[in-house]
Amino acid sequence: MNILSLREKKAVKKKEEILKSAVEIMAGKGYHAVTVEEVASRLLMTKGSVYYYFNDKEDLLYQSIRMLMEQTIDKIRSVLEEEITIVEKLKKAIVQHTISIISERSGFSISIRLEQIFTGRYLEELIQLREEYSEDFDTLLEKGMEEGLFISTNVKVVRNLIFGAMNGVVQWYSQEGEMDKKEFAEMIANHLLRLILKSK
Amino acid sequence: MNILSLREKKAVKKKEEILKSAVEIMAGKGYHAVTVEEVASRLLMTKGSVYYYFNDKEDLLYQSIRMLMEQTIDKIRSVLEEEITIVEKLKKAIVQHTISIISERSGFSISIRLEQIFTGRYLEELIQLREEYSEDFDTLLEKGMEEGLFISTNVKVVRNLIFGAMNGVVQWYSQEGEMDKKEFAEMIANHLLRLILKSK
Amino acid sequence: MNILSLREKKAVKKKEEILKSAVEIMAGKGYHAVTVEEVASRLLMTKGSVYYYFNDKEDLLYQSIRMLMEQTIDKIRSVLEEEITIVEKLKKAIVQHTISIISERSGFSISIRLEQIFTGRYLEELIQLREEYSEDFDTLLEKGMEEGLFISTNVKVVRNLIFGAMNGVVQWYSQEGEMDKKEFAEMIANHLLRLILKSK
Amino acid sequence: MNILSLREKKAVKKKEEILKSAVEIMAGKGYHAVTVEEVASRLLMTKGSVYYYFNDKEDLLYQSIRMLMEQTIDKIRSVLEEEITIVEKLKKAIVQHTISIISERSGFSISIRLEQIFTGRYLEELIQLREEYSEDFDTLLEKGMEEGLFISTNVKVVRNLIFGAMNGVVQWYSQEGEMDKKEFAEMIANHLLRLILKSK
DNA sequence: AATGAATGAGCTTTCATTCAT
DNA sequence: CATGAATGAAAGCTCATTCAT
Repeated sequence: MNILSLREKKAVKKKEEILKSAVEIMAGKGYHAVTVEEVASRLLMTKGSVYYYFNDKEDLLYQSIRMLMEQTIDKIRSVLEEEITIVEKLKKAIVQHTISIISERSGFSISIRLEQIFTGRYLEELIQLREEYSEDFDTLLEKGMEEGLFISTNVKVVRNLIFGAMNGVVQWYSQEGEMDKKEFAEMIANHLLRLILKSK
Repeated sequence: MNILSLREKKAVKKKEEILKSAVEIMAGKGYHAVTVEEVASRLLMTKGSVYYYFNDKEDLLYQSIRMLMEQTIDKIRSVLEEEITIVEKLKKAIVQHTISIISERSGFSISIRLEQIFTGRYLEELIQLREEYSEDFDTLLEKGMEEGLFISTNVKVVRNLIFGAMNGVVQWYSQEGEMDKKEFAEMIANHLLRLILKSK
Repeated sequence: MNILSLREKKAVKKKEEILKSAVEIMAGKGYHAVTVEEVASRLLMTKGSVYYYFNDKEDLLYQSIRMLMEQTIDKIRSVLEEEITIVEKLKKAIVQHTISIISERSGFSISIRLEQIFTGRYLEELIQLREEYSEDFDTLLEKGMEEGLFISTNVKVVRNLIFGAMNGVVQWYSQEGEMDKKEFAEMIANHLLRLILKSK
Repeated sequence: MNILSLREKKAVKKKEEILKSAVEIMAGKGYHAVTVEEVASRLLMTKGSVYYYFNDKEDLLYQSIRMLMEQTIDKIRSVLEEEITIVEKLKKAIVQHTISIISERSGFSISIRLEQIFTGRYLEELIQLREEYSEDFDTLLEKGMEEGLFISTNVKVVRNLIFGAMNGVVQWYSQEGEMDKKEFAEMIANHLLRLILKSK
């Protein structure tokens, strides 16, 4: 498996570079500021080359977002598999997500208004991915409720509130004097756990 | 003061209509989908006319956002002046903000990445306004802490988490089966209060 | 009826100028050589202006072809209404069509592979128009057969052969030493009538 | 002569495949729809390879058209060499040409506006070829006139009318319910002979 | 021989902005 | 005041062509 010729490896690498270039611009100036021209010129390429690797701009943005989402999902999944308590899992998940948001700014990919950017199959697949991610969280919340650790309530509402609060972080983190990311994320997690933890 | 000739009154009214038209489009299709052409055509005007009332597109958007922000600020301020407990004030503020978001969708104006859209003086003034709004909330939170009703913590962090959670609502409210707005907003408020209320 | 303001008249005129510009290029270099840029620059306009009058390039070409087709149809219809014999009508129709082809080169609009250029509604309407034109000819041929003037045969086949021969003229007329157009067209008609006239 | 090494033979074969691929696309979607990319991909090649065999796109198209023209000329020449009457030769030539058009669609190569596509030497040579083909027809017509079988008239005019009618067939044949090609072509020939045959 | 990769010119289209009337 | 008209800058995309390997 994964037998790629040198050429293919190079091509994969190039694609990734392009995706990263696009992500950087998105993170800095927003999706609508992304032009194929700029994505290319950051890599000292020309527009034409980008079109060699991607069908069109929507495809490029789609794959960018997809990459970010998958990275975040992977991290959260590995947290879920650790042998720790539900509460710790939830906390770690929030910390992880928050770190993703403030470091790679991938958080926006979860909170984005996908419908305003994508169409057709692209849209469907990203929505699907977002839902998978949500379900991972929901499962965790449900378990906590069953075990009597969390308050009994509407899972989706709580999950969405937590998501909203986390994703919002991207907008104000930098103002907070660049506190250590890990530390910052843990503080956030501690706060957000109050939304769901049963108070003694 | 406030003595406007008939002509001036008409002009003011026209401006407001244009602003509303712009806001509608923003709410529906998002920020970047706003074109001067569409703003005008919704009012059976032509593009040229819009430029009679506004210097340029940035000006138009600036004033739109400003109007939304001011409306929301006004509502929150009148809540703050009511003769009710701090906790009730906070709850009412959250309810009010949430309703604004899901009905007029003005919430986006608070959560928007202003820096990605505005420049120069426009940007400064909107940031200023956003801060005023934040301070109103902060004052409330501080009072609650002083009175021992709220947990003692970093006010800005909690305020930003609450803002994030509230603003995120715009993205998932409609899926919730169109529950009554007031009722929905109160549910949200009850959840979010847990972030700050001391548990007995 | 037909009450147009001065402005509207000007606009109509402008549209016509643009259509003519497009037709000229088509006639000279073929459809695919038509660029919006060139259509505009021939009128000392900019591309942008053309898009003020037409939705897109397909719309521009559609209206160009349509205009040509309608002009040709009109001429043939007035021939059909004249009080002359069937044979004379057919001859005049052929003459007229031939003259159209070699002078305004509108002939190509009939013979063009519409499917290779147009799509959707545009395509449908032009095909419809082409069929109307064909029917006018067919009716004439049928009458002639009924009256025993023409040989009895498949109308569509004969009509299509005549069309093909006439439309082909555009490709070789200029080589013929610029004979007088009318005279030339009559010669063509005399030849083509042999296809259908009963020989004594 | 004609001593080609295995390598050379392979190269010739490859070239022919590429030419056929180009012709197929032309026949199906028209001239301007031919892209080097598609020509190559139909043969599971890459664009680069095509450029190994042809100088540039014009060269590729030139050789494609040339091949079609030569094939058609060959067929007509063998008809001319048969030991049959002039009238039968003309009829057979028309049948043959018509069949070529509707089966291989090579007809377009004769009727195409070469000047809109080719330049320089390419253009000259194709025009030359087209003229050779025309002369074969013209010789036949002249002989028929000399023998008193055909009406006395301008040979070129008649030849061009016949060409136009035949070439036009490509546009409407398919609508005719897919009549047998041979039968169809003979019907066409019988009609077109009326253009030139002396009526008794 | 063949190909993957890159390029650049050219085209269509959108849209904020201006301005004479 | 309002509008029709025009403009030009930017963006997306296609494709013939080149070239190192």
